[in-house]
Amino acid sequence: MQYFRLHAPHGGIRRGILKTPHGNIHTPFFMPIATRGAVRNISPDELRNLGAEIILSNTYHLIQRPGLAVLEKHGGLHRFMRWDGPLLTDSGGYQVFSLAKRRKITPDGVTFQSEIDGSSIKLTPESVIDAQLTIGSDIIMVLDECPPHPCSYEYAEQSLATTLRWAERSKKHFEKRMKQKRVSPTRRPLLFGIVQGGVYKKLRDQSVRALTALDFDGYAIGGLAVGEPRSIRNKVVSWNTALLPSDKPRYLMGVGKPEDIVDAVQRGVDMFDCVIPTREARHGRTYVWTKRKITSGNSWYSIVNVRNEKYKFDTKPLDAKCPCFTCKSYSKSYLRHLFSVQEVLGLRLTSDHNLAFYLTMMRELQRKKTPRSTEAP
RNA sequence: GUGAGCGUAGUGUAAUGGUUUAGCACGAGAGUUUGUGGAACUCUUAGAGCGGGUUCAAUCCCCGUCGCUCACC
Repeated sequence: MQYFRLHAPHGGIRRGILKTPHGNIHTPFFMPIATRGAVRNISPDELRNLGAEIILSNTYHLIQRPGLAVLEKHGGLHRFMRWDGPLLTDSGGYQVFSLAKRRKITPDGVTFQSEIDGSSIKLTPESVIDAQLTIGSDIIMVLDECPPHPCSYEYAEQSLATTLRWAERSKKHFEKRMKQKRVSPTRRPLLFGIVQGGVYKKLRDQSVRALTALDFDGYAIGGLAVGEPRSIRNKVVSWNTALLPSDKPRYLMGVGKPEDIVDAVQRGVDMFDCVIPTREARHGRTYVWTKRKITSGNSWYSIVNVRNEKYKFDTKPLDAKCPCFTCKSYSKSYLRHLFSVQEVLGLRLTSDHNLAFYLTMMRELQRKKTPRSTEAP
């Protein structure tokens, strides 16, 4: 079964279709984040209207609440949250990095102390595969360790060794489960490996080679967007995409700002997720087009902070040309008011707009010629 | 009307006859946010009701005035 069909790419952009049990997705694409089974402030209906083709959720969070038993009772997260499109779940590997204060990494897996009730939770490569199968994920991520930046060569090397052992166990366990459950090719979720190796070319290359030997359905580029400079990130992405098989999707985890995504798309990345559009929306920061087309760097858009006093009497929408619900109906003055009185409608309206911006950007990238990058590959 | 008390940033408060640049909290204004952070943090802003007196020196002590609160009538 071929899951990914790559059209003739033009420029550096890989236009293609990724097939999943819950539908097809056009690349390059962006996944709104629904960590705990909901995109914050946005309903699945609204997501569909915005044109989102896939969303991302998180195994680590779902295991704790509502718990796998509840999800099993509902027949999976799709039916629980009423989203019937493709769904990718992160394994919890990133929480090893982001919640580093309360974790313990052993060769077998990772033990966390729950921030909810203090109980300890153990994740192993096998357990997170099983959890994601219970969740009903369309794209399953392996457990990985995401080292911080900066990190020494020695640490990155050791961390990578752990991640690669886990990847092998993940693949083996996944195949075993598919065989046991006799999953048909059209119902079979995709399994993605995650490239690590810090900012060291030797380790990154080694990581790609080891993962491709295991033959995953797609490959994520992990360990980036953790505070490294943009130039280093672009360099690492280029190393990885140069070596990854072209007939499999590539996913740059956690990236990023609009210009970061453009940079990565030009370097042959197909998939993205990031908290920026929804998180910043909750703090009043909205993204608006200033040019008709995507050009270099960040010169083609600007950020409008609706909390700013200068919008107090501004009766115009965020972006008169934006097709989103918010821009069709509401002024910046009203949005500012909603934020100043802390009405939750404000969070919803700016989240809706920012997702519209990101999804429009991806559609532009899908059909436009390669925008000029500000930086050489 | 009589008596008592109180007047310090937008709001609520603290200390003090002089090394105190009148402190704190909230608010307001601006910023940071990359496999979630409705959070957190950084920076900025803004104050002695008014008039007079005592004193080397008054936000502080005294008098008047204005305003507010409470009690009594």
